[in-house]
Amino acid sequence: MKNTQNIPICDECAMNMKSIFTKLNDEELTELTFEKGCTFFKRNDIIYHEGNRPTGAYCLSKGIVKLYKTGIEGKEQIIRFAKKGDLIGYRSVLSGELSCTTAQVIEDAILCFIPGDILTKFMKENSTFSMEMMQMACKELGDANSFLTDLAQKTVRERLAEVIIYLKREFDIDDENFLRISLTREEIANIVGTATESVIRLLSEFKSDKLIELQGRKIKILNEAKLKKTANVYD
Amino acid sequence: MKNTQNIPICDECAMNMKSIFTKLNDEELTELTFEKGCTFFKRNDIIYHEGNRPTGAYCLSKGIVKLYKTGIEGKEQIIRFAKKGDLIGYRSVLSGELSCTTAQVIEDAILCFIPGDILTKFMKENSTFSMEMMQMACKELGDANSFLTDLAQKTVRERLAEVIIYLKREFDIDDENFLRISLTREEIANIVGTATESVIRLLSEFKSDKLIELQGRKIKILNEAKLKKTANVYD
DNA sequence: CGTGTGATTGACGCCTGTCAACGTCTGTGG
DNA sequence: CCACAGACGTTGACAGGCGTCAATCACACG
Repeated sequence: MKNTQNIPICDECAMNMKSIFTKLNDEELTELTFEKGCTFFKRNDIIYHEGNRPTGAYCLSKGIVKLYKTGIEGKEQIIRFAKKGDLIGYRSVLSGELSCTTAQVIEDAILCFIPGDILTKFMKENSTFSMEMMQMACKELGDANSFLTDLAQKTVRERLAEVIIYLKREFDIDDENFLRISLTREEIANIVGTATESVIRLLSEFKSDKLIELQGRKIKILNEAKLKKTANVYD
Repeated sequence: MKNTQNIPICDECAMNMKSIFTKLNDEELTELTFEKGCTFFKRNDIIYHEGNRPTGAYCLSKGIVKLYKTGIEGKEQIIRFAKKGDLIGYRSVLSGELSCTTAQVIEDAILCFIPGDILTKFMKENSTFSMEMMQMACKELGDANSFLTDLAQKTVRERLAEVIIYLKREFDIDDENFLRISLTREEIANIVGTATESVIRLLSEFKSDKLIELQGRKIKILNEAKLKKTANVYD
């Protein structure tokens, strides 16, 4: 971690319009700025481990983080991603349980650590903030329920197509239609809930079908409509 | 619904020691008692529908309810169950979204309806209550994440064994070791995320292996240790 | 240039979903 | 009281999706 010089004077957690901390008042923001600690993390760095007792949550001011559970024989199942403005690790802090996931950096990130007691304090003293936190948790719960149903009912092919669409929605595409997130085949498999080889085979099928184009880890979406069709999603 | 006479003077929502409403103060309890409405529901009655805008949540004072999402071609995926003391439907009320599940009665139930604005009001005015609600949501989220990982990584056989263990933990067994919940084969399949026929075949395999005993819909656990082993759970 | 990680491809087979037929039980109506 | 319908449970046949194993290739890094 030599890149210490890259750490910004991190007001972003609080100032970033997308973050939950916009619900705090000035006094609380000052306190947050005082209490929080910013750290730079490189790809593959682990932010916290499943099974450990958490001491606080983290707000992502830059980069991408994956949250995963470790299942049978160490195989990881990616639960969700976090990007700029997202809060991670709050679940275990608030429920008083051990961390149920591991958080690992996918794309170099800057994270602000927020001590658990500060978070709890804000929740107790600022009802607008606590309602917002509640909404965040409830939305996440809704997402988990949908994901769960897909895993139980859809084929690997459908889920892979759906994941590609999800990645576009979540991380957007660049001006060449390439997804703005770079994942290994194994990581994709760990979202979809399948074997790496299956992902590889299906991706090249999608390529043959002109749904996508591949350049190493970069995925370009060629035909989103058809992709949605093979994913069985209609919105 | 002729059993109207069975509806109790329902103070249980508030008084039941297991319910979240124990965190309310006397004044709030009085208000809750005034605002809530109790209703009796029979097996198969639908409490609320996925996709509808919810007007409030329900506290279960008796019976069993299943919450499920409807997936491809109408196949239902059971997300979780609710029993005495549990609160359902709060997610969508608080997140401001449409209901993400359908709630249907499995075992004759009495439910207290709590208008959404009362729930919100309590959350805003009583921080102990709101923290408790938050904890509930966070725990549910943790459960969903575990379930999700199992669906992605375990075989149908493992998941079925795990579901039986879960049902024991959640609903307990009677003095003859029979699960205190009665489900159709199809419902079990809709928890496990598989076909009804697969459940039937695997259940009779478990029976041959002396793990369980079957009497119609009743399931008796004979060897929990071995069941846990085939479920791949170690706690 | 060796080493290691990730990507790819092929072979193989089993788990599991689907379809179809049949048995069982319950409630209803003639 | 019997016949019937309908829901649920069971069993068998069958195919194919997908996981596993192994070999090979591509590429980056020290």
